[in-house]
Order: sequence, then C-alpha cells, then structure tokens
Amino acid sequence: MNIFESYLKEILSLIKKNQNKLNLNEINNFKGINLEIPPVNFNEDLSSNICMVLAKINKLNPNELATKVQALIKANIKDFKDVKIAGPGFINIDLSNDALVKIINKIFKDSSNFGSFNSNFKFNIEFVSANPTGPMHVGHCRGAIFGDVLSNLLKFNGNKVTKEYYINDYGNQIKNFVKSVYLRIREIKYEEKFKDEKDLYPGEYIRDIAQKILTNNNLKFDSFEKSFDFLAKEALNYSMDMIKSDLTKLGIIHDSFVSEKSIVDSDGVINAIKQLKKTKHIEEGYLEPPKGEENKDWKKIKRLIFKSALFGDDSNRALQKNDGSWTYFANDLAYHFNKVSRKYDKLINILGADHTGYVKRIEGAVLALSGNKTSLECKVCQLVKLFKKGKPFKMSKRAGEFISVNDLLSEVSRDSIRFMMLNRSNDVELEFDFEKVLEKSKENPVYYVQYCHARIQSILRMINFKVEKKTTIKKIDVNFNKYEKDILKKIFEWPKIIRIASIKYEPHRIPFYLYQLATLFHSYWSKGNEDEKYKFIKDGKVNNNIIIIIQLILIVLQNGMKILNVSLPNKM
RNA sequence: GCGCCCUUAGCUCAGUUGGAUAGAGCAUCGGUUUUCUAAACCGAGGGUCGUAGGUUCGAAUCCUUCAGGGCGCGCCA
Repeated sequence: MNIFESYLKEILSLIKKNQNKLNLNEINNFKGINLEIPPVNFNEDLSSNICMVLAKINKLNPNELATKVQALIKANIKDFKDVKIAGPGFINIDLSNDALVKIINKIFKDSSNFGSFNSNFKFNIEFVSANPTGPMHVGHCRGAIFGDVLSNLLKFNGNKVTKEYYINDYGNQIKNFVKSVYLRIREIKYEEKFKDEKDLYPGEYIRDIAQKILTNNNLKFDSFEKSFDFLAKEALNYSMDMIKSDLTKLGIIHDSFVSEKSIVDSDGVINAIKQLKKTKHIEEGYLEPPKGEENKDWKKIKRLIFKSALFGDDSNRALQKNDGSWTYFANDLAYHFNKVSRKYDKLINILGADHTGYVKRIEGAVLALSGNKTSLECKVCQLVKLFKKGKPFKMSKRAGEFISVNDLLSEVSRDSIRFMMLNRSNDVELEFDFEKVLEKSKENPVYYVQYCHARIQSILRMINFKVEKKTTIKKIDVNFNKYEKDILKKIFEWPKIIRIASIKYEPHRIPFYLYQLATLFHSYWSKGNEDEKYKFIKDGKVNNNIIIIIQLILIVLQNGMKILNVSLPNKM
C-alpha cells in the first residue's frame, strides 16, 4: 500500500499534459523520481525531487522548472494546501486536512496490511541448518532470527515463503558424533573410560543422549560398526529434537526439513552432475594444490570439477575426494538442484560469517543448475561476539564449552533475544553482552517499544475506548499540533521502511523504526508533564486527534511486532 | 597473496538503493515526578563520515587508490 502513489501519479500526468509548456523533450524515463516524507527539520508533509530529475535529463535549470511546476500543481491539485520550492529544486507540499483524512482512512480501512506492498513470489529461505551434532548455541541465534523475521516480512507482502532447514546428517562429522555417543554408552553400561580423542564430542549432552538410548533399548552395543546405523538414527533424532525444541522456544518453526542423507541416497548427486555436464559446467581435470596451509592429504588426481571460477569464485571446486566419494559441495549441488526443481522464484540462504567463502560457488551453482532461471542470494550474518564480565567469551562446540540457546533462554526473555539480535545490520558484528541483555531496563530497546504499547493501552482503558477494526473518520476538528504532525509523518513513513527492508532483505530496519516511533510517542506524552494543555486525558476524555494518532501507532506497532514476532503486553 | 564484510560523536551503531543543516543510544554535565505508567521526558557539549582522487546541480552513499580491523581461502562439514 503506497499511500502517496496516487498523488505522484497526478503530478506526473499533469506534467505530461503540459510537456510543451515546460520545455520537456524527454519525459518517459521516470526512474528515480519520488514523492516522500521530507527530513525531520522540514515542516512540509511531502517532498519530491521530480524537477531535479527531469531537469537533468532535459538539461534545464531545476529551479526554473520547479517554478513552473509549482504553479501547475497549485492550480490543479486540490488536496494540496501549499506548494513550495526549496533547496536545489525540491517541490515541498503541505497537505490539506481533507487529504490527511483521506490518507488516514485508507490506513484504517485495511489496517492489518498497512505498510505492505503487493508482491507475489514463491520464496525458499534456508536458515539455521546447524549441524545436528549438538544443541544450538548463541551464535546460531542470529541467523535463526534473521531468517525467521525475513520470512515474516516477505509473507507480510503477500509472498509465499518456505522456511527450510537442511540437516547435515552425512559425512565424517556424523561418524564422530555417533562414535562419541557409542563411547558414552560403553562408559555408562560397561564403565569403560571415555577416550578424549580430538575429533570426538566431549559435551555433556552426549551423555544425555546415550542415557536416553540406553533407557529405551536393551541392546548390547558391543561393536561400533554393527551399532552404527541404529545409533545414528537414534542419536540424530534426539539431537534434532533438541534443536527443534530450542527453535520453538525462540518462536521459530520451519516448514520443511531436508536431509542431506536422503538427497544423496536418492541419487541426487548423480542427477545434478548429469544436468551440469549437459550445460558444460563440469569437467574432469586437475586442481592446483590449495594455497593456504600445506595439506599432506592433497593428491593430484583426475576428478570431477565444478567450474565455479566462471561465477567469480577463486578457483574451480572438486566434487570428488581422493577415494572418489562425493565432497560436501557435491552433495550441496544435489540439494540445490532439488530446490530448483521445486520451482521457487527466489532462493535465499542465511549463512554465518565463516561461510563467506562459500557464497560465490553456491550462487553460481544455482544459476548453472537452473539455466539462469532461479537466483540464489546468500545473506551473511557476521559474528556474534559474546561478552561476559567485560571479556570476550569464545564458543566452541568441539570443546564442549558454549552458551547454548537453552541456557540463554533460561535467563533472557525470548522477546529480548529476538529484538536484540536484529538490532544491528547483518553486515556488522554484533556485540551481545550477556549482562546487558539480562537487564530489564531502558538499556534494552524492546522494553521501550513495548512500554509505548502498554501506555497506549492504559489510555484506552482509562477512557473505556474500544478499538474497532475498520473505523473511519469524517473530518479533523482542529489542526494537528506539531507533535502529532511529527508522529503522523513517521507513521506515513512505515510503508517505505517495509519496502526497503523487503527489497534489500534487511529486517533490522524494522526494530530501528519502531524504536524511533516509540520515542516520538513518549516525547509527546511527556509534554503533558510540562504543559497542562498537552495532557492526553482531560475530564476522562481524549480529543479526536489523539484518538486518531494513538490508533495509528497501534496499527504500526502491531504490524511491526507481528513481523518480528515479539509480544506487545497491554500492561507492564 | 586472493575473496567478502567493516571503518560515521569518547563507546556501540543507524543513515531512505545519489538529495536539503549527517542522526540515535550509552557515557559526561545540568534539569523534570502532590500530575494520564519516571521502565519515561527535556537541555548542553561532542563530527576533516578512515585517506587521497574521480563521476555531477548534489556523495557518508557510486567508481578508483591506499591504510586499519574482522571472517574465510580443503580433496572438513
């Protein structure tokens, strides 16, 4: 819903009609022309760069053009109270009260969709995909919440979104994981000492899994090889249950879980390779030795190679190991071929910072596999730096020392974690101060926004006012005061925030915006402390302007927090 | 060495896909509760937007150079 689109159209058609008078030859390229809320220091309701853009294309003086356009608009568009020229050629517009009423009614009419714009794509967003070898830790949280909120945001605009989790239940890591469980079982059942070898998982949760398996089964577990298939299935189930339970507690529910093993077992790799051989993206050949540290396992052997260098990757990538078995990347090709075959319009992967080097090859792979029909965009979330008592706190699953999501959730509310993890752009590192997040105070932005909602609900309770879904207003009794106007302008900005957040896949813009909106409200509210005339409630009543304003704020808070999936308490 | 990301107030960060006088929070200093929720508000100080060029009516934003920091650079997953 673009609430100013109709005005922009009116202006454009007016200009087209008067093209000759305005000396405009080129008029078909309207790219970059906008009509939006001016910066805070300006009092006008709307602002357009139209004259500057058109003047550039037609090689005219922007100010002269603006003077003519100003006269045209003034004479023809009734909803505008005043039209001014400012700066290098901006057209600034004051709306009439009638126009404000129209816009506000538009918002009220379809309040639960206020801010969304029509979009109808089929998305697949893959996120979390934490290895099923242990519980989720704090670092996983960021990508998890990012992906979840991005999904909500895209759905808000009318897209269809599949939230997907890729289970890496294949390969050496799983072997080591299952071996760890096996050894813990031996420890419990036969009192054998747990050997702390370097690739094993020493974490306490492994013992829990072992214990659960023992409780439910009366097998001997006298050979690792013989027990493997059974143990792998059981241990992975317990592990995934842990992860799913953590995700649920964070408010995240995936629509789809895809197993790497099942992809490989159903000849997925072979099919993907067949496809890529057709398109000549795969060849048999030799690779250069790896550049970083020396690798004693490296062998110069003829093997299948994906030509990822065609897509900007540093080098081509091996699909087979020394023994001819598939690499992780080969399996991933199969998985993404599977995604492509499910006919999505757009694929998104949310990755951790340690996977940046992987982006080009996998994005290239999707283009190759789909014949350029499907695009994959990888969003990389930078590290979460955990601080404890002023010192960085390192997490390592291998070492078994980490703060799990479960630990975190036992002390910090889900709301705070969700809001906090989105309070930075995904491109920058996030400092997550354990102590700070534990504080339930103004340090924590989520409380500030929730408090805004609680205050509004308190007012509504006080005057016994019931908010109706589809309300309308007929006119505005008195002009909005400057505080109300500032809030209105912020409200009118909401669709733009949503649009940009959606286009750029940047959900962090939402918490930032909501915080700003809450600031304006708290500020206005407090004016009543200084000046009696700004008190909201007088003789048990609230004037119409305030009723309008707080209902609008409610709409935005509700739509925004619904996307974030953070609660809005009525009382605090 | 190569790739990706970052560099904006003392600190942590926003910044509208090129717009007008670059903004918040924290910290510092000073104010506001017999009053609708002080979990709040108001005011003050604080900036060569890392450096040097370029593109144009206009650059924190785009291009190039250099410097500093982070992540990665397997035939691990």
